Amino acid sequence: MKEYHCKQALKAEKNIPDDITASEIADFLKIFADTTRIKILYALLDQELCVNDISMMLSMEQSAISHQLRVLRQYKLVKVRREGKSSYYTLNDSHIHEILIRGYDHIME
Amino acid sequence: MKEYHCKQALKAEKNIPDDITASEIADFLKIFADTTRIKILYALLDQELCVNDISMMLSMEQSAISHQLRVLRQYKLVKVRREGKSSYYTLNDSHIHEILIRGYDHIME
DNA sequence: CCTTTATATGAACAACAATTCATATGTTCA
DNA sequence: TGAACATATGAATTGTTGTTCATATAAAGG
Repeated sequence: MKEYHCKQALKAEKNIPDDITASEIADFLKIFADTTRIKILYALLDQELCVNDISMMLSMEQSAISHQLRVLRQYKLVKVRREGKSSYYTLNDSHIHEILIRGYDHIME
Repeated sequence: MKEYHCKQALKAEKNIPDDITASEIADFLKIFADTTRIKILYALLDQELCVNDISMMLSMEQSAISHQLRVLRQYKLVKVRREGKSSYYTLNDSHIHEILIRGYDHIME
């Protein structure tokens, strides 16, 4: 059996998350790792919006927006309220804002 | 020209980042949105490691690790030190640790 | 020098994810 | 009830990304 080159590798091993945990982290961050979803989330920071209005302000097809909102819904980042013909989306959680700001800060340094 | 359905859409518009900014944020978060890179970053949290040892502890081919380290290098998340035949990688920045922990926390709630 | 060891990299392939198109569901109002 | 509108969703398509394979570069030791 092969050996590590350096002894500190034995310590490092212990910090590595198992496959399931690593996937959970990666999958969670993957939600934010898309231009369209980033824009949608920023649009929802201060107020609820209906699908039509999001579609208009991003100049994207309603279908594309609905698909992305579904992803955000699945991961519980947004919640929906139905009223008449429209669906109104809002952010679900204050963590989201924080994470977005931090990603932004790092880039702007 | 079409109109928004709801007046708050006019406010929401202003929060949306432009294409370039949105891509920067998305691209930055995309680095963390991969199981292999997550594992590598966690392995590097407390000590430097050479490519061989990372490859061994993740049970992945050296080539795959080198490719991912290149991505991490390009985005300045890790830095390299060459010594003899080996390359030793370390984290470049304390933001990284924080971001990883936050991603983790959110999931564990 | 020539071999071995360590790492890097280009190209090909496979898996995945985002958008579009077509259509379905559901609501309002005439 | 039927037309118009708002949203949701499945299938097909296209673009992107991670891994592998083969090979290149580079250092050390015999």
